[in-house]
Amino acid sequence: MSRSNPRVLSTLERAGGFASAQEVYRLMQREGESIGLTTVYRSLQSLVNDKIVDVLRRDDGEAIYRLCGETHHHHLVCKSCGDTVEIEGGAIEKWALKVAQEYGFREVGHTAEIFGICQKC
Amino acid sequence: MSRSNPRVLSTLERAGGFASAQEVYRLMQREGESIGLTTVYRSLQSLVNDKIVDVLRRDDGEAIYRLCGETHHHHLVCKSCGDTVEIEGGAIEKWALKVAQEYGFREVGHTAEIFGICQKC
DNA sequence: ATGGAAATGAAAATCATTTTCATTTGTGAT
DNA sequence: ATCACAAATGAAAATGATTTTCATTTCCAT
Repeated sequence: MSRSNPRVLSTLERAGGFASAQEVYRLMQREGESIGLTTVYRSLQSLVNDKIVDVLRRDDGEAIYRLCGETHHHHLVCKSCGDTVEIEGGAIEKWALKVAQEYGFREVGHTAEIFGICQKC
Repeated sequence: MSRSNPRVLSTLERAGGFASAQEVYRLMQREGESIGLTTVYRSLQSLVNDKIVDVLRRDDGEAIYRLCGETHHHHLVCKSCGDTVEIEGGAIEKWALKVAQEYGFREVGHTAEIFGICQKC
């Protein structure tokens, strides 16, 4: 497979830690970096696999990436401006585990997002 | 503009109230209905506008539609065989509302899925 | 230096979705 | 019934993100 190109990660950081693959690519071009779109996609995927980066979806379906910390957290996302708040998910962790065990599931994971419209919008 | 083709809505209902535009289209074809993909898309959009139908996104970015007003539930999905169990989500509903209110968000919604490997696999 | 593995990127392929536009259908007035 | 016109339809083309292919380049270990 392929490892992540470090310039992709650093660009994503500089972008405020929140950008689509296309945006990262355009950003790098504008800054004179020579890189192919394919490599940007591959690097982001690899970062996601390594859990260094998180993926979300915009309303139009475009994937957006951002750095994630080591702690497993959840997001509260504004549907209108895309603003994101990291939130505590302790309650969810427990709920997910409990439900999964009830049904005899192993290797349990979960996703949870809350979305709405923030005060500013 | 355009009004929704009633056969689209009835197909979405029959699909278990959860399907992508492409799936609705294929379903209708398989059942011998004569309709164009374009019309399926237009009808679903119009149903969304009229708040008769809800849109979500699959992980791959494909939009999925479901009747709204249905009880809001969550899924426990097997990563290996794809088997799905509907689960109670009362705890999550409350959590989502509470957190969103803390940050002053309005028009709050949420998604939550639990996944793992089921007993059979 | 040399061979092979990994990384790269240009171009083509995919796939969902949207747009265009010509045709058909439905409806109301005459 | 006929005419006129608005709404609905769908085939095909356009769009845009993402993935795949594949030939080339870069890296490393020997």
